[in-house]
Amino acid sequence: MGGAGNQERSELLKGTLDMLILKTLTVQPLHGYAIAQQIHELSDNVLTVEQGSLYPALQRLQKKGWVTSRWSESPTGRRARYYTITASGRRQLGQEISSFDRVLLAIHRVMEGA
Amino acid sequence: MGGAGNQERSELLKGTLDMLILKTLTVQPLHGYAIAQQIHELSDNVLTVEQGSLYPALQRLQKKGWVTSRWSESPTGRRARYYTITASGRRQLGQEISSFDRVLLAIHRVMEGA
DNA sequence: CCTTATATGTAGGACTCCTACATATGATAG
DNA sequence: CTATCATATGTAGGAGTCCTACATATAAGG
Repeated sequence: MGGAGNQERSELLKGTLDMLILKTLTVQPLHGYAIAQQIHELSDNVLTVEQGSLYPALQRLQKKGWVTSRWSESPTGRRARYYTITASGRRQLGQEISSFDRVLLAIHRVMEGA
Repeated sequence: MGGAGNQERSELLKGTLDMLILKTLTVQPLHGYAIAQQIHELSDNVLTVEQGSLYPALQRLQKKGWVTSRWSESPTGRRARYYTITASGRRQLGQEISSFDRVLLAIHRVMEGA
């Protein structure tokens, strides 16, 4: 990612990275670098996925069968590993969204003093 | 907490525990066990703070000067360590809430495909 | 030719959370 | 009286995720 220094850390909301990645892949297969760009841009530059988080995460997702990958060529003419979400991955995404919403509502209740 | 097994893990939203604890202390000083009960009940039993997360978290908060503590007696007549939020802790809470909201909005944008 | 953007990956460490254990007391059931 | 449960605090050890920093490689542009 270009220079710009200190965006918000997604560290605040750990455990959401897999969900974000899977979501970007529901539209079309993408390579890692493009996934990170998508998340950065869609979030208005608030979320930055570091390489050291991105590639291990993709390996994790593939290991769990939620994505598959193949080497291909990016629009820039460089080799790139394209990831495709699987049916299992879509189910997982659905569950993560439910869980996320549930916990979010719960946190909201605590923060509002119920 | 009584037997009941598998509530939602706050692991999904790591880094929010400090915020939740500080929030419960804005109303009145509480001891650790009561803080966990508050979070559990206010969240409609969705969030469960385990002992192994609770007490280290309280030590962390105290180390950072966001809470102070003193031994006292709980309503049940047992000794308990009561925690009070400091001015610095209230500032910290405000910042964590801002950050949380900002990241949440960003995640929402990504999940909606913007 | 040098720098920048694109592109993938690993190594090592920090941090937070979890499970499991250890300890102690007041209340309640048998 | 004694066993168990709820209350109450704490530690030890480990799993998992994320970060910083490094290593590598190529295409494009100045």
